[in-house]
Amino acid sequence: MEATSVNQVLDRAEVLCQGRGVRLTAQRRRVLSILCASPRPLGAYEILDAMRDGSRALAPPTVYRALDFLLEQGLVHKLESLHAFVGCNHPEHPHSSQFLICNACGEVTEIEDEAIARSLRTAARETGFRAQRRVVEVIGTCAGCAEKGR
Amino acid sequence: MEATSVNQVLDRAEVLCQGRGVRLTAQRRRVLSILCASPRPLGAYEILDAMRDGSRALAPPTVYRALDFLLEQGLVHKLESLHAFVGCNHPEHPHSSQFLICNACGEVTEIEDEAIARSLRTAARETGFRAQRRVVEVIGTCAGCAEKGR
DNA sequence: GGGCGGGACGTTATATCGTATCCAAACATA
DNA sequence: TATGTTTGGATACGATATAACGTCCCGCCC
Repeated sequence: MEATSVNQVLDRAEVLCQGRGVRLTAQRRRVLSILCASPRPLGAYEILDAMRDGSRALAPPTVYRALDFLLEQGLVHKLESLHAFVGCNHPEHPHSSQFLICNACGEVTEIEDEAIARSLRTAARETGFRAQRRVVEVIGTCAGCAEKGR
Repeated sequence: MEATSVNQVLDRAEVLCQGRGVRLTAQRRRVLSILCASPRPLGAYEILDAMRDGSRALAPPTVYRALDFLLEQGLVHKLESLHAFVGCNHPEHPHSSQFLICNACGEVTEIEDEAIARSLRTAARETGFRAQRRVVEVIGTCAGCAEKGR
């Protein structure tokens, strides 16, 4: 993501948090900005590395706490199959999206497909299951990489 | 799963592997049987504990290798959101199923919902994505636990 | 049977991911 | 300023997963 775009995301996140009465502190903002600036998902320790500031190294709990907050606020998503995190494209409304993960180039596309969401709701309802969280990750090859025969 | 049923699964797995020209060795059989006998998903280290035999403790790679094989053969599934594994209900045909995971009682239900599968295929096709693996896990409360107000 | 090759397994060590705990600093509120 | 709450720093540890290397065993061919 380009710098301008990252700033837009941060500004929107700021507005969202103010509206919700929660604090987007410097650390949280920093983690969000690192994630949004990355073209690929990042592991917690990669974020940690990116946050190190001169010689001073932060400890894992710092990053995990910030991530917990950002996850709760829907500002980032966790990719369970990668043990990694991505910034969210559209944190405005609560949503449960799906991810297409290319294992050739590493790119991850977040989609919000109503047909998938609907079929998940239907399947859950049929068994009386009350869904709280949905993990939908499709691992494979993106169009670009498939074309290049990767 | 009851003993008879576990044996049935093992026997079917044996037949499947023979048909495919791969070997369901003693270790692999052991891991599969532990998983099938468990009412809940098990972590790799839980399997490891279950495999210890008198004083002799096995090392993690032993279990992970067996799990890799069983995953490849579609005899077990990995639940990414739990870092745990379950035996497969119907390994006969290649399939990609979905999981309903109750975080109250720990029970996991494997379903094979054609509507979900279809909507995933459609979404992937629209973006030219070639799917290799699908992770679909719904975390929430099962009917029984919801009823009891958990 | 003897030799060969490849797959499976044992073992050690280590990488990677995540959390419990305790205390200090920053902040909001009055 | 006093006070309670939220946030963050630091240490230690637990949980999950893999790299690397050597050995054994099995099937195959001669």
